[in-house]
Amino acid sequence: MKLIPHELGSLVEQSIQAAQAAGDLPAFEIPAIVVETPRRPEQGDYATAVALQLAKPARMNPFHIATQIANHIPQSEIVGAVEVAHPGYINFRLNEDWLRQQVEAILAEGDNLFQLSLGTGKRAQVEFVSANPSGPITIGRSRGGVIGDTMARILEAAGYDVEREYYFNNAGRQMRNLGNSLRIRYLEALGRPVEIPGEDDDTFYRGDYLIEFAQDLVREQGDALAEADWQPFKEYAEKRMFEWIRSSLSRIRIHHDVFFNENSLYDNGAVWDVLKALDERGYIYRAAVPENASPEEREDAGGKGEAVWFRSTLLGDQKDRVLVKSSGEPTYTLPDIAYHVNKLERGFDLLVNVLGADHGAQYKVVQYAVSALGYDASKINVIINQMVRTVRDGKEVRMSTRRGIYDTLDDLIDQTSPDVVRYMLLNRSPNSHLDFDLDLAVKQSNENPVYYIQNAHVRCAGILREAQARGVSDEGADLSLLGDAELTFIRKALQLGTEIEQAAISLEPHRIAFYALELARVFHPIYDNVRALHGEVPLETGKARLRFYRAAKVVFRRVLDLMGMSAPETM
RNA sequence: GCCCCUGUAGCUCAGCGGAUAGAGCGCUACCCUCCGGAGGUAGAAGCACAGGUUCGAGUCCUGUCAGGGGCACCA
Repeated sequence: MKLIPHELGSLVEQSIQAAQAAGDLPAFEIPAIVVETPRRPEQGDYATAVALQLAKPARMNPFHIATQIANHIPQSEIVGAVEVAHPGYINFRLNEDWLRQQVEAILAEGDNLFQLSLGTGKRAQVEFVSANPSGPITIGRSRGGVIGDTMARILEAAGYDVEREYYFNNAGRQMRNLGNSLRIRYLEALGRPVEIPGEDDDTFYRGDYLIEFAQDLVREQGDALAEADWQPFKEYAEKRMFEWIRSSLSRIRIHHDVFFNENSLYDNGAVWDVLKALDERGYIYRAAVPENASPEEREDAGGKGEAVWFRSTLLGDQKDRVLVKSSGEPTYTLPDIAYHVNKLERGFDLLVNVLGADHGAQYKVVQYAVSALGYDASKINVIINQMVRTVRDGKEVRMSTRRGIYDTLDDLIDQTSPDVVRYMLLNRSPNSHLDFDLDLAVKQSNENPVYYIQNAHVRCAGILREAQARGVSDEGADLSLLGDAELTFIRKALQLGTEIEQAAISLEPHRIAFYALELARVFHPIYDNVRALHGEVPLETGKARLRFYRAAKVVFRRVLDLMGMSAPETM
């Protein structure tokens, strides 16, 4: 379907050219024409302030420019009226007959409503969640999960071929700690003398789930592992943890296409290739302290061996970064660089990386490195989402996987529903801090917008069911019988395409959540007043209204699907 | 100390350099009991502060104040 702002923008552009050709407007370069929806109804359905922008280059009064543009607007089936308002706005009113016909257009598109061509033929990758399998998935991580998956859905709607990726690390110290922790729990479960580390030991994972894993392990293997080191325990814990994470994510309809193991970057030597490439370009040096270290840092460095440094300050970083520790072990940064090189080499047209605020600094180092290697760092787009604070009884609940205090996604879903979780975590700009009030989320009251939106779909489904039961068909309905109230909804529904486009371009999935609520706000009063099967409503009018509700149902279903939410037939 | 994010209605938050700043919840008053499990109408109430850029600033820039996060040879 057409995106109205584009159609109108194109008409304005043609109009300016025509006016220039006719000598009614002087020569100037035509800027990008922004057409938006004004707040107030008397300002039209769509408007542009382009004449105000042109006042300076055209050296003319903006009202006069607007008048000339309005005079030269070509004929179009979508335009009902063009008006000029002071100081120089051009306001458009849509053709109401055309609007009514859009009910059929919406029905024809169905589940693919506003499938755009923005990304047609292009491949996009969205990387999100990417939690290491050291603990259950928390609410904080889930935010990135919901943002990432919704972003992926929006990009798909925009026409991209989208791949969802999960990057993880199952090596390193934390996983060794996890294995060791399970080993201790295993020995405990066997009744062997073992000391449970105290609260101050942060190498020990305290979560109860390890006790459960240990019991399962005893059931499966008996005491066969009593003399084993941490390794088999790590492998077992990892396997169980991944199953858990994936099943939790699956409950809120999040699925990844690719699970990318950091280890593969060691196996194929990519990590060392990257290091070598950086070295060849003069970005690498060996030292105990960074080259630009202060005298204090030099003194503090006593005893440290030589590490391998990335001269990132050459690219604007605040300090150089260690890529390989003096122990010979790479830091997290080096494989992360190799990973992004790998992504870029895979030929995606668009890369989106959903990160928590605590990783916000990290991606900059990666960008410095990939641009040092000659790649286009701007291809890596990052959505940084701020922290989620979970609040219960008015107090913050601290989350720490290692200390065993956490709010898991599972807990939250159990207390609410997948749809509530998805909406609550989406309905906020990512760079806004989110207080997740567990008490409120648990409440199933009308404080919760999720039900309000879904109920719009339910109402449409309900009336169509009722119509079927009564044997009333809306086939071939005369849409000219639709009134102003229905037109209001159709206008709003037709904005969905622009919302998808904007959300895809600016990488702002939360826009859909806000739009959904606005759409429901427009819908409910109409449903209240516009009866389809009421005794006083003439049959033909009723049929047209049923047709309208059938289209409304399609719109709500599409919007809910974009957010990964269910579109229930009944409440 | 430095870097990033945020300060908009009582609360939780939208707001793309453009017209009289919007929702939800809560509050106040009223309507509906139906095609409906969570319905509707109306009302009070706000851009942290100070400069600047612009024809035009909640939006861009600088500073101040306040909150959160980050500044590891952790991931």
